[in-house]
Amino acid sequence: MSPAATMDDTAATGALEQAADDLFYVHGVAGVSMAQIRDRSGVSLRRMYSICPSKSDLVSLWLRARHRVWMDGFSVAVSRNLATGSDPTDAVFDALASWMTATNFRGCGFINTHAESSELTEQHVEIIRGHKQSLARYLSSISADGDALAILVDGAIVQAAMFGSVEPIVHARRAARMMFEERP
Amino acid sequence: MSPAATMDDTAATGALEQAADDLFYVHGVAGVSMAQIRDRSGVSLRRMYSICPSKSDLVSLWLRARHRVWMDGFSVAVSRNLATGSDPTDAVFDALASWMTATNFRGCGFINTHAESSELTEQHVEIIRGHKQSLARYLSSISADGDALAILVDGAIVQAAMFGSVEPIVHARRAARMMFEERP
DNA sequence: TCATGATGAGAACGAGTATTCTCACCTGGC
DNA sequence: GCCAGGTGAGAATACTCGTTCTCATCATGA
Repeated sequence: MSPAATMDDTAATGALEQAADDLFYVHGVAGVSMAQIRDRSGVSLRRMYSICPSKSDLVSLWLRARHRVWMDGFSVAVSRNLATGSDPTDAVFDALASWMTATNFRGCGFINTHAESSELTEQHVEIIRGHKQSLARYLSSISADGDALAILVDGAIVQAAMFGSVEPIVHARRAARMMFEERP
Repeated sequence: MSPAATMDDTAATGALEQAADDLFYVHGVAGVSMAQIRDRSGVSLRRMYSICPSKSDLVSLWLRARHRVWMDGFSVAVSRNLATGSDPTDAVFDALASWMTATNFRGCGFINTHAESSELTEQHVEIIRGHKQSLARYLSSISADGDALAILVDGAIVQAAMFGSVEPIVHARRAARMMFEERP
Protein backbone atom coordinates (compact mmCIF):
# COMPACT_ATOMS: atom_id res chain seq x y z
CA MET A 1 0.00 0.00 0.00
CA SER A 2 0.93 3.63 -0.08
CA PRO A 3 -0.82 5.53 2.67
CA ALA A 4 0.02 9.19 3.04
CA ALA A 5 2.66 10.36 5.39
CA THR A 6 0.29 11.82 7.95
CA MET A 7 -3.25 11.04 6.73
CA ASP A 8 -4.83 8.15 4.92
CA ASP A 9 -7.60 8.73 2.39
CA THR A 10 -10.36 8.25 4.95
CA ALA A 11 -8.88 10.81 7.30
CA ALA A 12 -8.26 13.25 4.45
CA THR A 13 -11.85 12.88 3.24
CA GLY A 14 -13.13 13.49 6.76
CA ALA A 15 -10.94 16.57 7.13
CA LEU A 16 -12.26 17.89 3.81
CA GLU A 17 -15.87 17.32 4.87
CA GLN A 18 -15.27 19.14 8.12
CA ALA A 19 -13.47 22.09 6.53
CA ALA A 20 -16.10 22.35 3.80
CA ASP A 21 -18.84 22.39 6.43
CA ASP A 22 -17.06 25.04 8.46
CA LEU A 23 -16.52 27.31 5.45
CA PHE A 24 -19.21 26.61 2.83
CA TYR A 25 -22.02 26.76 5.37
CA VAL A 26 -20.94 30.11 6.75
CA HIS A 27 -19.69 31.91 3.64
CA GLY A 28 -21.48 30.10 0.82
CA VAL A 29 -19.91 28.00 -1.91
CA ALA A 30 -18.90 30.95 -4.08
CA GLY A 31 -17.43 32.73 -1.07
CA VAL A 32 -14.85 30.05 -0.27
CA SER A 33 -11.79 29.21 -2.39
CA MET A 34 -10.07 25.88 -2.74
CA ALA A 35 -7.01 27.41 -1.09
CA GLN A 36 -9.08 28.23 1.99
CA ILE A 37 -10.35 24.66 2.13
CA ARG A 38 -6.74 23.48 1.96
CA ASP A 39 -5.66 25.79 4.77
CA ARG A 40 -8.56 24.77 6.99
CA SER A 41 -8.32 21.02 6.34
CA GLY A 42 -4.57 20.60 6.16
CA VAL A 43 -5.07 18.53 3.00
CA SER A 44 -2.83 19.60 0.12
CA LEU A 45 -4.34 20.86 -3.13
CA ARG A 46 -2.92 17.84 -4.94
CA ARG A 47 -4.66 15.44 -2.59
CA MET A 48 -7.90 17.43 -2.63
CA TYR A 49 -8.02 17.08 -6.40
CA SER A 50 -7.24 13.36 -6.23
CA ILE A 51 -10.23 12.89 -3.90
CA CYS A 52 -12.54 15.47 -5.55
CA PRO A 53 -11.61 16.14 -9.18
CA SER A 54 -13.35 19.54 -9.08
CA LYS A 55 -14.80 22.05 -6.67
CA SER A 56 -18.24 20.88 -7.72
CA ASP A 57 -17.39 17.36 -6.50
CA LEU A 58 -16.22 18.81 -3.21
CA VAL A 59 -19.58 20.54 -2.87
CA SER A 60 -21.32 17.20 -3.46
CA LEU A 61 -19.13 15.54 -0.85
CA TRP A 62 -19.99 18.31 1.60
CA LEU A 63 -23.75 18.20 0.94
CA ARG A 64 -23.89 14.44 1.40
CA ALA A 65 -21.91 14.63 4.63
CA ARG A 66 -24.01 17.50 5.94
CA HIS A 67 -27.18 15.60 5.14
CA ARG A 68 -26.01 12.67 7.25
CA VAL A 69 -24.85 14.78 10.16
CA TRP A 70 -27.79 17.18 10.22
CA MET A 71 -30.54 14.57 9.90
CA ASP A 72 -28.87 12.54 12.58
CA GLY A 73 -28.59 15.43 15.00
CA PHE A 74 -32.10 16.60 14.31
CA SER A 75 -33.81 13.24 14.65
CA VAL A 76 -31.89 12.43 17.81
CA ALA A 77 -32.93 15.77 19.34
CA VAL A 78 -36.56 15.27 18.35
CA SER A 79 -36.61 11.74 19.72
CA ARG A 80 -35.17 12.93 23.00
CA ASN A 81 -37.92 15.57 23.25
CA LEU A 82 -40.62 13.03 22.38
CA ALA A 83 -39.29 10.69 25.06
CA THR A 84 -39.76 13.38 27.73
CA GLY A 85 -43.44 13.65 26.83
CA SER A 86 -43.47 16.57 24.36
CA ASP A 87 -46.01 16.39 21.60
CA PRO A 88 -44.57 16.24 18.05
CA THR A 89 -45.03 19.99 17.47
CA ASP A 90 -43.01 20.97 20.53
CA ALA A 91 -40.46 18.23 19.92
CA VAL A 92 -39.75 19.57 16.42
CA PHE A 93 -39.69 23.28 17.18
CA ASP A 94 -37.68 22.91 20.38
CA ALA A 95 -35.08 20.97 18.41
CA LEU A 96 -35.01 23.68 15.74
CA ALA A 97 -34.74 26.45 18.33
CA SER A 98 -31.68 24.95 19.96
CA TRP A 99 -30.04 24.45 16.55
CA MET A 100 -30.69 28.10 15.72
CA THR A 101 -29.15 29.40 18.92
CA ALA A 102 -25.97 27.45 18.29
CA THR A 103 -23.04 29.55 17.06
CA ASN A 104 -22.73 30.17 13.34
CA PHE A 105 -26.35 29.52 12.51
CA ARG A 106 -26.93 30.78 8.98
CA GLY A 107 -30.11 29.01 7.94
CA CYS A 108 -30.40 25.78 5.99
CA GLY A 109 -27.22 24.91 4.11
CA PHE A 110 -29.24 23.12 1.42
CA ILE A 111 -31.66 25.97 0.82
CA ASN A 112 -28.76 28.43 0.77
CA THR A 113 -26.72 26.37 -1.65
CA HIS A 114 -29.69 26.00 -3.96
CA ALA A 115 -30.19 29.76 -3.85
CA GLU A 116 -26.65 30.28 -5.17
CA SER A 117 -27.86 29.46 -8.64
CA SER A 118 -24.63 30.17 -10.52
CA GLU A 119 -22.42 27.22 -9.58
CA LEU A 120 -25.22 24.68 -9.08
CA THR A 121 -25.08 21.33 -10.92
CA GLU A 122 -27.77 18.74 -11.49
CA GLN A 123 -26.03 16.49 -8.97
CA HIS A 124 -26.27 19.16 -6.28
CA VAL A 125 -29.97 19.63 -6.99
CA GLU A 126 -30.53 15.89 -6.55
CA ILE A 127 -28.78 15.83 -3.19
CA ILE A 128 -30.67 18.91 -2.00
CA ARG A 129 -34.04 17.48 -3.03
CA GLY A 130 -33.12 14.18 -1.42
CA HIS A 131 -32.39 15.96 1.85
CA LYS A 132 -35.72 17.78 1.84
CA GLN A 133 -37.62 14.62 0.91
CA SER A 134 -35.87 12.78 3.70
CA LEU A 135 -36.83 15.48 6.19
CA ALA A 136 -40.46 15.47 5.03
CA ARG A 137 -40.56 11.67 5.33
CA TYR A 138 -39.22 11.88 8.86
CA LEU A 139 -41.77 14.54 9.84
CA SER A 140 -44.53 12.40 8.34
CA SER A 141 -43.43 9.55 10.60
CA ILE A 142 -44.05 11.59 13.74
CA SER A 143 -46.95 13.87 12.82
CA ALA A 144 -50.31 13.85 11.09
CA ASP A 145 -49.27 16.06 8.14
CA GLY A 146 -45.55 15.88 7.51
CA ASP A 147 -45.66 17.80 4.24
CA ALA A 148 -47.41 20.80 5.79
CA LEU A 149 -45.10 20.65 8.80
CA ALA A 150 -42.07 20.57 6.48
CA ILE A 151 -43.21 23.84 4.91
CA LEU A 152 -43.55 25.46 8.32
CA VAL A 153 -40.10 24.19 9.25
CA ASP A 154 -38.45 25.57 6.10
CA GLY A 155 -40.29 28.87 6.43
CA ALA A 156 -39.21 29.22 10.04
CA ILE A 157 -35.57 28.38 9.25
CA VAL A 158 -35.43 30.86 6.37
CA GLN A 159 -36.99 33.68 8.39
CA ALA A 160 -34.83 32.98 11.43
CA ALA A 161 -31.76 33.27 9.20
CA MET A 162 -32.90 36.53 7.59
CA PHE A 163 -33.89 38.22 10.84
CA GLY A 164 -31.15 36.71 12.95
CA SER A 165 -33.75 35.75 15.53
CA VAL A 166 -35.58 32.69 16.83
CA GLU A 167 -38.87 34.56 16.93
CA PRO A 168 -40.18 32.90 13.74
CA ILE A 169 -40.18 29.67 15.73
CA VAL A 170 -42.88 31.17 17.93
CA HIS A 171 -45.11 31.88 14.93
CA ALA A 172 -44.44 28.53 13.28
CA ARG A 173 -45.12 26.65 16.50
CA ARG A 174 -48.40 28.50 16.93
CA ALA A 175 -49.34 27.68 13.33
CA ALA A 176 -48.60 23.99 13.86
CA ARG A 177 -50.55 23.97 17.08
CA MET A 178 -53.55 25.49 15.33
CA MET A 179 -53.22 22.95 12.51
CA PHE A 180 -53.03 19.88 14.69
CA GLU A 181 -55.42 20.97 17.41
CA GLU A 182 -58.15 18.44 18.11
CA ARG A 183 -61.52 19.56 16.80
CA PRO A 184 -64.54 18.49 18.83
CA MET B 1 -28.61 70.96 -18.82
CA SER B 2 -26.61 68.07 -20.17
CA PRO B 3 -28.82 65.08 -20.80
CA ALA B 4 -27.27 62.00 -22.34
CA ALA B 5 -27.32 61.44 -26.04
CA THR B 6 -29.92 58.69 -25.99
CA MET B 7 -31.00 58.27 -22.36
CA ASP B 8 -31.45 60.63 -19.47
CA ASP B 9 -30.59 59.57 -15.93
CA THR B 10 -34.10 58.42 -15.14
CA ALA B 11 -34.23 56.20 -18.20
CA ALA B 12 -30.74 54.84 -17.51
CA THR B 13 -31.69 54.03 -13.92
CA GLY B 14 -34.82 52.26 -15.11
CA ALA B 15 -32.84 50.26 -17.66
CA LEU B 16 -30.38 49.26 -14.95
CA GLU B 17 -33.18 48.13 -12.64
CA GLN B 18 -34.72 46.06 -15.39
CA ALA B 19 -31.44 44.47 -16.47
CA ALA B 20 -30.50 43.76 -12.85
CA ASP B 21 -33.84 42.11 -12.26
CA ASP B 22 -33.53 39.98 -15.40
CA LEU B 23 -30.03 38.81 -14.52
CA PHE B 24 -29.56 38.92 -10.72
CA TYR B 25 -32.85 37.17 -10.05
CA VAL B 26 -32.09 34.29 -12.40
CA HIS B 27 -28.34 33.82 -11.92
CA GLY B 28 -27.72 35.31 -8.49
CA VAL B 29 -25.64 38.37 -7.68
CA ALA B 30 -22.30 36.58 -7.80
CA GLY B 31 -23.23 34.93 -11.09
CA VAL B 32 -23.64 38.18 -13.02
CA SER B 33 -20.84 40.57 -13.97
CA MET B 34 -21.05 44.32 -14.42
CA ALA B 35 -20.26 43.80 -18.11
CA GLN B 36 -23.35 41.61 -18.47
CA ILE B 37 -25.48 44.30 -16.83
CA ARG B 38 -24.05 46.80 -19.32
CA ASP B 39 -24.82 44.55 -22.29
CA ARG B 40 -28.36 43.88 -21.12
CA SER B 41 -29.22 47.46 -20.15
CA GLY B 42 -27.42 49.34 -22.90
CA VAL B 43 -26.00 51.65 -20.23
CA SER B 44 -22.24 52.15 -20.51
CA LEU B 45 -19.94 51.14 -17.66
CA ARG B 46 -19.02 54.76 -17.12
CA ARG B 47 -22.63 55.77 -16.65
CA MET B 48 -23.40 52.74 -14.49
CA TYR B 49 -20.65 53.78 -12.09
CA SER B 50 -21.86 57.36 -12.06
CA ILE B 51 -25.33 56.13 -10.99
CA CYS B 52 -24.15 53.26 -8.74
CA PRO B 53 -20.59 53.76 -7.45
CA SER B 54 -20.18 50.02 -6.83
CA LYS B 55 -21.78 46.69 -7.63
CA SER B 56 -23.10 46.60 -4.09
CA ASP B 57 -25.01 49.84 -4.76
CA LEU B 58 -26.45 48.33 -7.91
CA VAL B 59 -27.66 45.39 -5.84
CA SER B 60 -29.35 47.81 -3.43
CA LEU B 61 -30.98 49.64 -6.36
CA TRP B 62 -32.22 46.31 -7.68
CA LEU B 63 -33.58 45.07 -4.34
CA ARG B 64 -35.49 48.30 -3.73
CA ALA B 65 -36.98 48.23 -7.22
CA ARG B 66 -37.89 44.58 -6.94
CA HIS B 67 -39.55 45.19 -3.60
CA ARG B 68 -41.80 47.85 -5.16
CA VAL B 69 -42.65 45.79 -8.23
CA TRP B 70 -43.19 42.50 -6.45
CA MET B 71 -45.31 43.83 -3.60
CA ASP B 72 -47.38 45.77 -6.07
CA GLY B 73 -47.99 42.78 -8.32
CA PHE B 74 -48.71 40.51 -5.39
CA SER B 75 -51.13 42.79 -3.57
CA VAL B 76 -52.96 43.60 -6.78
CA ALA B 77 -53.37 39.90 -7.56
CA VAL B 78 -54.56 39.14 -4.02
CA SER B 79 -57.04 42.03 -4.07
CA ARG B 80 -58.44 40.82 -7.38
CA ASN B 81 -58.94 37.34 -5.91
CA LEU B 82 -60.57 38.74 -2.78
CA ALA B 83 -62.91 40.81 -4.92
CA THR B 84 -64.18 37.69 -6.66
CA GLY B 85 -65.18 36.19 -3.31
CA SER B 86 -62.12 34.07 -2.44
CA ASP B 87 -61.27 33.79 1.21
CA PRO B 88 -57.86 35.22 2.21
CA THR B 89 -56.17 31.80 2.14
CA ASP B 90 -57.19 31.07 -1.44
CA ALA B 91 -56.53 34.65 -2.53
CA VAL B 92 -52.93 34.44 -1.27
CA PHE B 93 -52.04 30.97 -2.52
CA ASP B 94 -53.70 31.43 -5.90
CA ALA B 95 -51.66 34.60 -6.39
CA LEU B 96 -48.48 32.74 -5.41
CA ALA B 97 -49.28 29.82 -7.71
CA SER B 98 -49.65 32.01 -10.77
CA TRP B 99 -46.39 33.82 -9.95
CA MET B 100 -44.65 30.45 -9.68
CA THR B 101 -45.87 29.21 -13.04
CA ALA B 102 -44.58 32.34 -14.77
CA THR B 103 -41.38 31.83 -16.74
CA ASN B 104 -38.06 32.16 -14.92
CA PHE B 105 -39.46 31.51 -11.44
CA ARG B 106 -36.49 30.90 -9.18
CA GLY B 107 -37.92 31.44 -5.72
CA CYS B 108 -37.80 34.63 -3.68
CA GLY B 109 -35.11 37.05 -4.87
CA PHE B 110 -34.70 38.42 -1.35
CA ILE B 111 -34.28 35.04 0.31
CA ASN B 112 -31.88 33.98 -2.45
CA THR B 113 -29.81 37.12 -2.18
CA HIS B 114 -29.61 36.76 1.58
CA ALA B 115 -28.46 33.17 1.13
CA GLU B 116 -25.49 34.36 -0.96
CA SER B 117 -23.71 35.32 2.20
CA SER B 118 -20.39 36.34 0.66
CA GLU B 119 -21.21 39.65 -1.03
CA LEU B 120 -23.94 40.74 1.38
CA THR B 121 -23.73 44.17 3.04
CA GLU B 122 -25.62 45.56 6.01
CA GLN B 123 -27.63 47.75 3.63
CA HIS B 124 -28.80 44.71 1.68
CA VAL B 125 -29.87 42.98 4.89
CA GLU B 126 -31.93 46.02 5.85
CA ILE B 127 -33.74 46.08 2.51
CA ILE B 128 -34.37 42.34 2.66
CA ARG B 129 -35.77 42.52 6.19
CA GLY B 130 -37.87 45.50 5.19
CA HIS B 131 -39.38 43.52 2.33
CA LYS B 132 -40.29 40.59 4.57
CA GLN B 133 -41.72 42.87 7.24
CA SER B 134 -43.77 44.64 4.60
CA LEU B 135 -45.11 41.33 3.32
CA ALA B 136 -45.99 40.16 6.83
CA ARG B 137 -47.74 43.46 7.53
CA TYR B 138 -49.77 43.09 4.35
CA LEU B 139 -50.73 39.52 5.21
CA SER B 140 -51.74 40.66 8.69
CA SER B 141 -54.08 43.19 7.09
CA ILE B 142 -56.03 40.47 5.30
CA SER B 143 -55.85 37.46 7.64
CA ALA B 144 -56.17 36.55 11.29
CA ASP B 145 -52.48 35.58 11.78
CA GLY B 146 -50.24 37.31 9.25
CA ASP B 147 -46.99 36.21 10.90
CA ALA B 148 -47.90 32.53 10.74
CA LEU B 149 -49.16 32.94 7.19
CA ALA B 150 -45.91 34.67 6.20
CA ILE B 151 -43.97 31.61 7.35
CA LEU B 152 -46.16 29.32 5.28
CA VAL B 153 -45.69 31.62 2.28
CA ASP B 154 -41.90 31.67 2.57
CA GLY B 155 -41.77 27.92 3.14
CA ALA B 156 -43.92 27.29 0.09
CA ILE B 157 -41.85 29.62 -2.11
CA VAL B 158 -38.58 28.04 -1.02
CA GLN B 159 -39.82 24.49 -1.57
CA ALA B 160 -41.41 25.34 -4.91
CA ALA B 161 -38.05 26.73 -6.05
CA MET B 162 -36.09 23.68 -4.88
CA PHE B 163 -38.45 21.11 -6.35
CA GLY B 164 -39.34 23.10 -9.46
CA SER B 165 -43.01 22.44 -8.74
CA VAL B 166 -46.11 24.20 -7.45
CA GLU B 167 -47.06 21.21 -5.32
CA PRO B 168 -45.84 22.85 -2.09
CA ILE B 169 -48.67 25.34 -2.61
CA VAL B 170 -51.11 22.49 -2.08
CA HIS B 171 -49.59 21.60 1.27
CA ALA B 172 -49.28 25.21 2.42
CA ARG B 173 -52.85 25.97 1.43
CA ARG B 174 -54.05 22.94 3.35
CA ALA B 175 -52.05 24.04 6.38
CA ALA B 176 -53.53 27.54 6.24
CA ARG B 177 -57.02 26.13 5.86
CA MET B 178 -56.52 23.97 8.95
CA MET B 179 -55.13 26.95 10.87
CA PHE B 180 -57.93 29.33 10.07
CA GLU B 181 -60.81 26.88 10.17
CA GLU B 182 -63.64 28.01 12.43
CA ARG B 183 -63.84 26.02 15.61
CA PRO B 184 -67.33 25.39 16.98
C1' DT C 1 21.30 0.43 -0.82
C1' DC C 2 18.86 1.91 -4.58
C1' DA C 3 15.15 2.78 -7.75
C1' DT C 4 10.09 3.73 -7.71
C1' DG C 5 6.27 6.04 -7.12
C1' DA C 6 3.44 8.79 -4.46
C1' DT C 7 3.33 13.18 -1.78
C1' DG C 8 3.35 18.18 -0.24
C1' DA C 9 4.55 22.95 -1.03
C1' DG C 10 3.93 26.16 -3.82
C1' DA C 11 4.75 28.28 -8.50
C1' DA C 12 2.47 28.73 -12.89
C1' DC C 13 -1.36 29.25 -16.03
C1' DG C 14 -5.46 30.94 -18.04
C1' DA C 15 -9.68 32.87 -17.36
C1' DG C 16 -12.67 36.09 -15.21
C1' DT C 17 -13.78 40.22 -12.32
C1' DA C 18 -14.72 45.08 -10.39
C1' DT C 19 -13.16 49.33 -11.17
C1' DT C 20 -10.57 53.08 -13.49
C1' DC C 21 -8.60 55.38 -17.36
C1' DT C 22 -7.98 57.02 -22.26
C1' DC C 23 -9.46 59.14 -26.12
C1' DA C 24 -12.17 60.18 -29.94
C1' DC C 25 -16.70 62.10 -30.46
C1' DC C 26 -20.74 64.74 -30.13
C1' DT C 27 -23.87 68.15 -28.23
C1' DG C 28 -25.13 72.65 -26.70
C1' DG C 29 -23.95 77.57 -26.00
C1' DC C 30 -21.46 81.64 -28.02
C1' DG D 1 -17.65 77.95 -36.86
C1' DC D 2 -15.67 76.95 -32.33
C1' DC D 3 -14.95 75.64 -27.62
C1' DA D 4 -15.89 73.00 -23.18
C1' DG D 5 -17.62 69.40 -21.00
C1' DG D 6 -19.83 65.27 -20.68
C1' DT D 7 -20.27 60.64 -23.10
C1' DG D 8 -19.53 55.82 -25.02
C1' DA D 9 -16.43 52.17 -26.38
C1' DG D 10 -13.34 49.62 -24.78
C1' DA D 11 -8.36 49.17 -23.13
C1' DA D 12 -5.83 48.89 -18.87
C1' DT D 13 -5.19 47.64 -13.99
C1' DA D 14 -4.88 44.87 -10.27
C1' DC D 15 -6.53 41.54 -8.52
C1' DT D 16 -8.81 36.40 -7.36
C1' DC D 17 -9.78 31.77 -8.48
C1' DG D 18 -9.88 26.85 -10.21
C1' DT D 19 -6.84 23.81 -11.90
C1' DT D 20 -2.35 21.90 -13.36
C1' DC D 21 2.56 21.45 -13.13
C1' DT D 22 7.34 21.19 -11.05
C1' DC D 23 10.41 19.43 -8.09
C1' DA D 24 12.52 18.14 -3.93
C1' DT D 25 11.39 14.66 -0.43
C1' DC D 26 10.51 10.33 1.53
C1' DA D 27 8.70 5.72 2.62
C1' DT D 28 8.66 1.38 0.59
C1' DG D 29 9.90 -3.19 -1.89
C1' DA D 30 13.71 -5.57 -4.11
